[in-house]
Amino acid sequence: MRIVFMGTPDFAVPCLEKLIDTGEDVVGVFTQTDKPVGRKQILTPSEVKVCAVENSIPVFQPKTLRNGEALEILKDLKPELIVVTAYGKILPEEIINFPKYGCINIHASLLPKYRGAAPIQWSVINGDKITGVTSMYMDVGLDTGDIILQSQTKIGENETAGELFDRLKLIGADVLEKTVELIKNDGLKRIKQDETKASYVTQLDKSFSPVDFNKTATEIHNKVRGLNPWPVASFKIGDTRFKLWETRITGKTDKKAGAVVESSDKLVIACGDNTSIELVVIQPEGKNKMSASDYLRGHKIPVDTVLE
RNA sequence: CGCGGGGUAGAGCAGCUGGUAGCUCGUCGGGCUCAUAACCCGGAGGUCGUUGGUUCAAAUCCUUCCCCCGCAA
Repeated sequence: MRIVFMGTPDFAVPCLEKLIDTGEDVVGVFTQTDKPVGRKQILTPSEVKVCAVENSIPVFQPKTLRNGEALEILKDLKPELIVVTAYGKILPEEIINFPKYGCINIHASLLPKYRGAAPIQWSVINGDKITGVTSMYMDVGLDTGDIILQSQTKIGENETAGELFDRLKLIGADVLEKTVELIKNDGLKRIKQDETKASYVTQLDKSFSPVDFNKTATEIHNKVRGLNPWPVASFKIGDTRFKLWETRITGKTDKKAGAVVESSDKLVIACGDNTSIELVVIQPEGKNKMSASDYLRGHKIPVDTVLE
């Protein structure tokens, strides 16, 4: 089948590779424009672009899809199907309706739950036990189209958003493969989304980082996992800021929230509701990330010191 | 040239108003103990990121470059 693929980050790459590996005719790839990255602001192509170039697939990086230019490109490529995975742009109706078999999207949540930008992170932050991937037909709304297939997976107790990402992108690729198969064989059912169960999530940014030790250990642990590897939870000891990479829920304490319970070998902090949490991997400002016990080897933190 | 912190034993740090490198942990050996991840004694392990310079003498002052990281984007 002639397919145009639209995607940008790492998450979308397995889907593109799957299409290529299963012998589909990927006639073009749309991806976001190269972005400056890191301290040196080096102009970097998206992961999807890198993959497309390696496979000698034509790459298109229009700034907008709404000035007719993108449609002209598509008229030229004549795709029968457009596959969208984490592209980062909303497709206008004229493009959605262009291919014979329409546009399908791979979304990393069990729709209608978590429509929007950061479903994986939010499923972890909210402490969900189960999440999954959905394939659906696109319509003009934000992740509101008819569902084609879903695949579920359990979220580990200590799993980070990054780890879940890596698993879901492979599941996504499998869901995509099956979905394309169904489309080819004309064997799929469209399932309308239940609007009453719909929820939306926003993109994360660094303003989410600070940890509130008045929350319970579980809430904090979920947040730490959900913000790893980005934007990463944070806290302060005095004037020193730390990133908080990994935690473990420990037990109970009488100390007030934010107080150091133990700092000899492990670093345990009191949280809300008399719970406590162990800070396992931390990163002082200007330093590499390290285990809390390594940090304690060179820095004494008295018990009862209060973190914020 | 966006702002800033840093590169010292396997790890985390101190030393940085110049004079043959120290702490905690780990590691090795020995001891104590019913026993120990506890305690005691002892040992090994570092050309102090790189280049050049100042000096009788530099981890410590100045210089070149490399690398890591935080903020901002």
